Amino acid sequence: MNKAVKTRRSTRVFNALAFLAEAGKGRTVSDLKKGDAIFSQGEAANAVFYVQKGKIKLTVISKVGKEATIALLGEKQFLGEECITALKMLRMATATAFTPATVLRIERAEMVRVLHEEKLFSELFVAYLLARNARVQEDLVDQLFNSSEKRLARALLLLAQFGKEGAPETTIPKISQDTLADMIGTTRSRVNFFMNRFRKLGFIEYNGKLSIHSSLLNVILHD
Amino acid sequence: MNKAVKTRRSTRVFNALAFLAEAGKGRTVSDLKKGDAIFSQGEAANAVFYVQKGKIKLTVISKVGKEATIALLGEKQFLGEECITALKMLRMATATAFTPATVLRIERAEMVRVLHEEKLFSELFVAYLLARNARVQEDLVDQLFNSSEKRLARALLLLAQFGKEGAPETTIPKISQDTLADMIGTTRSRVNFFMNRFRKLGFIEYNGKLSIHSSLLNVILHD
DNA sequence: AGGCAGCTGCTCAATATTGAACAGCGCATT
DNA sequence: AATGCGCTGTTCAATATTGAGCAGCTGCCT
Repeated sequence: MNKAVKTRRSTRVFNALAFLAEAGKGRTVSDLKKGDAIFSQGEAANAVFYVQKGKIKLTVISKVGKEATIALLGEKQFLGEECITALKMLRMATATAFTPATVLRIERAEMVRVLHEEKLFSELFVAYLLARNARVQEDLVDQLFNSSEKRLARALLLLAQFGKEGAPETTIPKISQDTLADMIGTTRSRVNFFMNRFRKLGFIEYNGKLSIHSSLLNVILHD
Repeated sequence: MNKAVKTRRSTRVFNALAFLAEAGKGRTVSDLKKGDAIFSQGEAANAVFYVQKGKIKLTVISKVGKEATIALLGEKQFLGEECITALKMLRMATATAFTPATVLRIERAEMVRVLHEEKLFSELFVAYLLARNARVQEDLVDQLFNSSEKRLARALLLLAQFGKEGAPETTIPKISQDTLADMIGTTRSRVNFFMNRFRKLGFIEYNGKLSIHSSLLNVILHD
């Protein structure tokens, strides 16, 4: 586990980024248009997906038919990881393209193999899981603490920075009040009410496109 | 990466369970009594913990001083994993012993090393993260969908089965209405109101100890 | 042009939730 | 015995939230 191996390894460095960028054994790339389904709640789960481009919406339907959006996943995020653990797993959520998108489908077996054999990949994945965990936990805390007004403000701010990397996108794709309501766990009534309030206060603009002022932060920060 | 290595491995199988059961290089065991702090929100994070025995409460304090309990962790669960990713990390929550407990403290460096070098451990950890992710996500969905009445019912049912492994504990440790309120994101007012309702309907019993009837499921299942 | 679908803006009564107050109880301390 | 502490049971007015309905706008399809 030293000289020899080390040398061999230098000739065959596993490239996690390449693995996630191209199709190959057990993995296929597909282009989706807005609204295309990736998988649906209740289906058997036998593949993991990785977002190469675009945004994917994760939703859950309740027993009474209410819909909740539990995450919006962007580039370099995984979805459907739940299938890795056990063999007979069902999707707990529905994934659809929220914008045109490109995703890599990784068959369960291949995912398990790579996770098992490629240290680098497994470390990348652990880091991803930790980050995702933190994010979901923040969402939970947000729900536990904040009023729907603050949750809406937070959701908008997160959307504005969704592309990350430096300067926030002050302008936001397109998102209906219904979807916003699903994301923060309230009704369109409420979303509509606060959107108008935020606009009147100059926190957001809102003709054809939606843009977010940093002053919207006040809603969250104040008391 | 074959014969030789394979042989050596059979003489030195890494035992993840032993690693998590004993103290050793970079890891120490400590006994806690109820209420003892493990770490506090805002502190620098440089160790991961593993629950050997007992229950640990994870709480978050909001800007306005409200407290939310985001998880109750039992045996074989990790806490404080957030510190693995980046070096300068702050605790996002406070961990205290909810019952007398025994925890293993694993220094950040040692955790990273083992994660890096021991395939078995890293796989165990990935499985744990996936499970934990699923659980937090369920909590989030619960918050997004359900009324506080249903959330309380769910929290009680989960507590009753907390010890898992077959038959549910129908009797529950001891938990104040205040804590319950913190767990489901509402006020003691509400918890008290529903606790009495559940009792009157015969879903729970409630003299000195608290016990949960399976009929409490109706609260969740019914529409 | 006409119709349809999806979206926003608005209203309102019915409910759910909060936050605060007060009394009583058990228990440990002094 | 007296005190304080943490908990429960209870009340209540002030707010927040829901759910439903209705009108108007836009773009899309035929």
